[in-house]
Amino acid sequence: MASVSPPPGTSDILPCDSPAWRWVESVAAEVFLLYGYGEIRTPVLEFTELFQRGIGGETDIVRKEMYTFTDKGGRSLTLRPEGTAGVMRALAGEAASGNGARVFYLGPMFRGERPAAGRRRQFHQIGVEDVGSDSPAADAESIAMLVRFLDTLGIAGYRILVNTRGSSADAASVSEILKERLKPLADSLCADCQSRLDRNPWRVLDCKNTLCQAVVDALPDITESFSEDSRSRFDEVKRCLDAFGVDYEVSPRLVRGLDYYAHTVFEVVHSGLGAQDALAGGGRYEVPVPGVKRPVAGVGFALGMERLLMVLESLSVELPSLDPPKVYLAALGSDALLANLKMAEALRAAGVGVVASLDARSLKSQMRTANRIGAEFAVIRGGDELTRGVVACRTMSDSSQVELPESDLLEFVAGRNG
RNA sequence: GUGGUUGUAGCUCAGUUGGUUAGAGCGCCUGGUUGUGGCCCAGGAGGUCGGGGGUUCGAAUCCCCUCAUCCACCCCA
Repeated sequence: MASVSPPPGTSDILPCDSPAWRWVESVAAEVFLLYGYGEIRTPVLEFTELFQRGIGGETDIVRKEMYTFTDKGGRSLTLRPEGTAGVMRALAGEAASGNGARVFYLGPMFRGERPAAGRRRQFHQIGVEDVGSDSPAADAESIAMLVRFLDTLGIAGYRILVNTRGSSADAASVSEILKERLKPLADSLCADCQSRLDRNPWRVLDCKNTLCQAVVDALPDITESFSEDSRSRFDEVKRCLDAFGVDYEVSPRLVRGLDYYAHTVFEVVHSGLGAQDALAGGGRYEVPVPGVKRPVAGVGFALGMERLLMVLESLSVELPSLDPPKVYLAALGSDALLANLKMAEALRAAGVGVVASLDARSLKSQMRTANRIGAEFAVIRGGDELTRGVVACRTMSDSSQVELPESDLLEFVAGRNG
């Protein structure tokens, strides 16, 4: 049993599941194209330094969740734990050129966490990045696009949480202010938060511990400490969201766990998910890329495929399934089987899906197979048909059966509802 | 990393206070039709009871270890 299981936190996507994946991915590509986004594919493997610098050395992801190894050239490589850093590396040139870029990506990400509902070690994200525009409207448009995507999929019941972290310049000073305000109250904070206090005081804000929340709630509004520019920028983002018709909630507690965020941060949560209720998350960022002078700035979000599919399932949204082959070819005797192989190729060349029996078992078992795989037609050929150059074509749904020349079969099966 | 849950046939699961040869449903195969699916009937194949160790006359059942699973903490998608 254990030998047939993949490593912990990974799983197989089987043929019965992949049509739903393809559907979600194709809807994503269609919706994002409406906003001028093209697909980018970056390596799953990057230099470790990219993530250490990009995501931030004090984040949980970098501190304890990365799959890192040394390759034969002595380089430290890491399986990407998120998509933005790699995309920023790839787009650093575009950003520097001043032209900007709008891209989306999809693929596996890796984090060494303990698996739970909606959390895997290999999971899949769909993400988008708008690099090169620093307009507040870009932040809002990103959220609007996410909303359109979710709505197109038929997802209902989600909430959009929005907040600001202030400019990156604000971050340091506000961080100090938070420290000052929290230090005297450290005794009332949970153990995790006490250690976070020095390392990353922001994270205290979104601690789920009720004691910590009480402490945080009693604190003065932190946005008051932001610069005037940062505050008016956030006001502008909200005005744009209104213009886009996006229904959002401002959530002062939302800070997110990656260091590269500045200004707008947002999250989409859904109750159909369990303890991990974040369906998507993102915001405006400034990502330091090794070898590049200035951080690459942009706005974007990432969304969890597995969680998306969980929500779709919880909402009973109808998902596509694998299309069965149209025709099943049954053979009696080795000569008929050979003739079927040739006929199968002719039908496929004409675009008709065919499964041909590859060994001449009893007709009964071949018919059972035709039924099980959901073929629309079962075509039967035995020695008798073979000598007369005909086949018996059975329409499975109504059990009607006709005998017709082999040359007429394509027209017969293709003629019915194309 | 911490805590709990579960692990028996391909799948979903029964299995009594430890007691002969470990069961069911679904699926699969064969037959009931000289060459005809679904429904029905009969038969059949398929199991190191996750793995290792221990207790015992005897372990799927009790104990320890280990691996895996799911869930929660944590973190985030």
